[in-house]
Amino acid sequence: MSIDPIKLRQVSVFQNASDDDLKLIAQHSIERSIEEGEFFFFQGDPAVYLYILISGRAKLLQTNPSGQQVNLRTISEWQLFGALGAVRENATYPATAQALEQSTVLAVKSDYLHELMQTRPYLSFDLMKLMTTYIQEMQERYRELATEKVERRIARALLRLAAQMGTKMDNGIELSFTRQDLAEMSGTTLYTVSRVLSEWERQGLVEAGRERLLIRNPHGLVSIAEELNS
Amino acid sequence: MSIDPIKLRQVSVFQNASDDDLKLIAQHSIERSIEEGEFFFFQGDPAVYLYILISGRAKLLQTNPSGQQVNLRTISEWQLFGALGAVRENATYPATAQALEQSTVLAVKSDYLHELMQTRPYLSFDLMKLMTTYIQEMQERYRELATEKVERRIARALLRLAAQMGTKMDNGIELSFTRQDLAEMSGTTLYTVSRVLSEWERQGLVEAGRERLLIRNPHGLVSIAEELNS
DNA sequence: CGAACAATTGATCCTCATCAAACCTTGTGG
DNA sequence: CCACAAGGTTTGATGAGGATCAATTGTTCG
Repeated sequence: MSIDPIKLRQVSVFQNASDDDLKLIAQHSIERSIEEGEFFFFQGDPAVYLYILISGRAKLLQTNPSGQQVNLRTISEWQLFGALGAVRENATYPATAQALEQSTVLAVKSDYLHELMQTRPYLSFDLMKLMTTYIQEMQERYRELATEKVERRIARALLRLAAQMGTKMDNGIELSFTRQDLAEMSGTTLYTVSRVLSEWERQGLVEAGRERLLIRNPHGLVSIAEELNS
Repeated sequence: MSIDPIKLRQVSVFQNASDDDLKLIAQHSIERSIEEGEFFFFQGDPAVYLYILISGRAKLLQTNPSGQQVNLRTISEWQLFGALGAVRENATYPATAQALEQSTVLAVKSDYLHELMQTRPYLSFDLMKLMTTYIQEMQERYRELATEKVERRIARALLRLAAQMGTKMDNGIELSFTRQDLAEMSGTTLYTVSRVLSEWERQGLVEAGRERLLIRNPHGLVSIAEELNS
């Protein structure tokens, strides 16, 4: 245990934890370092550990039988993932987790958190809150995918990304990912993403580069995302 | 309170509740009867009550700004819905709930369940389990929508329905819903559903009628749903 | 019987996926 | 420091898969 337990309070699920509890959790966790592109776990693996991302970036994804990927969620620092195993016995991960950059995580035995939750109602509660936000987000994205056109979905994906991991510059919001990533997030192909971004660049909404994107006019994106027409 | 509290144990979230707790819950609930097509609540309403469906059928849906509907979930007897408010303060329902038939529900004040959960760890736990199944199902459906072709999505929607609310006949599994319903469940249009079902009928997989469908060959559907090709 | 609603089917069109080829950017090693 | 390889990106051409529109045909129920 080399991490300062107090830092764990940044994890939303632990926000109401006592210092002692944080220390306990830290003591029962292992630090693990992972290279870019490597996997934390695969869909179907037994959910023995849950992870807290300490540094780096990761994504949760699903693969269909023929290998196509779907991006479920991007994980940034101090977010928790793979927590399902703490709730259900003998659970398996319902998705695959992959590092987008070289990252370090804290791995906590699902069993241990499960046990802890028995006597810490606040823990179950905060975990439930987190789950409700997932449910809501997934429902929203599902509806988007079912009813909205690509351009709008890409706009929304960008806005979500900007809110979650964008770094504010003086001339806009900077993001870092590939066209492929964005395609997987909005349920389309990298070609379509590229075309749409090019068009937006022509309109001065964004500035595109290799593995980066600058949102010059967030408000413009919002209006694409929300516009009633079409 | 006119319902037998013990019956509440059929609700998955209450499976581990004591008889006394069930009685408490029943005492704090109101029975409400709703006609076909009426609404229990709308997306955006304050989530004051959570509901337990006692009889009938209902669906959870979302509507996009231009009025298109998406079916998130079908609710059958003894299932709980609208439970989000018990977890988050001042929450609003993230979806709309509509009765598919004339139905009766038990309405429980979210606050009350929230309070009860503070001292009943098993309750939070079982509710969390339920939430994890939603998350998984939504993730799965999201991936389906993003990567699978319509025919397969319709097959899956049918299989899910069959598992959840199909009535077994000697010559197959009987379901009852409109093409529109099925379209909203699989993210397509009633026209496409109609075409696909007609084709399947030609192949002897199903037997279609007005607001009903008989699955003659479930295994055939499974193979459409799982087939690797395409 | 007629009205209302569900379902079918054909014709058409549009959005996007797919394939192919070229182009850019970045980092590496000679 | 340049050349080259690898991987990301762009753009055009093409076509398929479904959505949409329109017209017709069931089915149910008052």
